[in-house]
Amino acid sequence: MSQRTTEEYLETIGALEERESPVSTSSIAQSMGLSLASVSEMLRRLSENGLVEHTPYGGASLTDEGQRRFLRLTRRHRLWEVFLNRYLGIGWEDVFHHACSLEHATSDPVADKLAEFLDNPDVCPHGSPIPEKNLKRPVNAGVTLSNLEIGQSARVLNVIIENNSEFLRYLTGLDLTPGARLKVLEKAPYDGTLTIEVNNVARAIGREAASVIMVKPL
Amino acid sequence: MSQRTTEEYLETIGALEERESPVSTSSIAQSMGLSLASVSEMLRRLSENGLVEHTPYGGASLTDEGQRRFLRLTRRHRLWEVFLNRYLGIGWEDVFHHACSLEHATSDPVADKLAEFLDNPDVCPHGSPIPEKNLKRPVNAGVTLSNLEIGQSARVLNVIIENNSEFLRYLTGLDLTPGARLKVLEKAPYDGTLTIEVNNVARAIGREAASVIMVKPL
DNA sequence: TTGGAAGTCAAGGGTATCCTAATTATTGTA
DNA sequence: TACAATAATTAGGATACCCTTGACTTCCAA
Repeated sequence: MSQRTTEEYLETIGALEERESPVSTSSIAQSMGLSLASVSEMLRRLSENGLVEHTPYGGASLTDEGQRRFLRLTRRHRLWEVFLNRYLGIGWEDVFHHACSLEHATSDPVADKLAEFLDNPDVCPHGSPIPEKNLKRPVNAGVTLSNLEIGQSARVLNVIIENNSEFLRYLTGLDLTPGARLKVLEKAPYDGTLTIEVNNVARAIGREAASVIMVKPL
Repeated sequence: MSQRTTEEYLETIGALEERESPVSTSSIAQSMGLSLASVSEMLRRLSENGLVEHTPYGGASLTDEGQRRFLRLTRRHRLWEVFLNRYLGIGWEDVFHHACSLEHATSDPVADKLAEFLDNPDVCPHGSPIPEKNLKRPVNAGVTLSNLEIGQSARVLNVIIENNSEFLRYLTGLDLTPGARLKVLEKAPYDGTLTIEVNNVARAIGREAASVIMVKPL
């Protein structure tokens, strides 16, 4: 198994596990754009290598070792995002894509020194937590924007869809970037569309979108 | 052909072409640790793709397109070396290795912004020229240290063996890093071992080593 | 001009990854 | 509770890259 392929699988499984655990074979296949058969076979191999817990017909989850490797990758990915954003001036909308390849090409010493150079940031440009060097799984505090009630105020913590430039650009247009303060003005009864106030401007945002924005109620 | 494999070949051929052009199949095979047969087959494919000029039994050289791709890789490699050295504090002895993987993972916008961030450096930590954005082949001014005559003074321009940490550490121990000033005190008749003065200290250096150090006579 | 070195080609393997198609397990529901 | 629909797995191929070995061709230098 190539290092690279293994890492792609670990990342996919790790990410999916945030919402579904164990992760089904088909979720992985869909997310990676591969056939069910390929994933099934690969899960067997990852399982043999001790990175994934796989019970046939029962889905997959990361072992401790798999988890560690996943968090190490996430750490690298987000550190690069910070670098690309802060020093190279690449927008938060685009950093994900560029960091994707860099993370696999980063040796341990480089990752450590990079963290130090960046002054050990604890969130990426999308506001998501950067795993610490000890590779403990960071907790994702906050609730989704779609869960707020009318009248509640909140601050945007992070946006969990980090790889969709177009969507992130849309959010930039709404001033809904990490750190932004908002207040819920209205909540449509049928589809849950929100009217919120950001920077004293009223804006509408659909429930789908609101459900991938994590906020901290104030 | 995978992108990565192609790039490895282009880099190897490009580097060898500095001293031997066209490059023989066996040089490539030896340098990459592959069999003659594999290289022979791969050259045919690279040739089909228009990256390499390959006449059977006549060796290989890069086409204009191959050259451009080679220089783009070299540019990325050396830009990363500068970053790793200057900002992450990784010694010139070790940057090569770390930059090797990064160069293949760098998108065009990142490379451009990185160059800008670094203030468009024109040499890497080993003193070798960084190809400019227009991808013209840089000229390697200077002569080898082994070519100097007794009594001549010079400044170290660059060391052309960049991937041998141990050797570079040895040079650091001799204070023979890019920019260092030296003077040839003696030249042994049989094997060409040099005695040179660096920082007012006399040091011996073999001809092999002296032939990979480029200097500019003063 | 000829023998050895260098290079090529062909055959036969090995590994890794992916596919489609066929098969088997699980599950929701009538 | 049985059986279709769905999910997952296995089987069988395809491709890409690399290897070795051995036969052969080309080149060069003594």
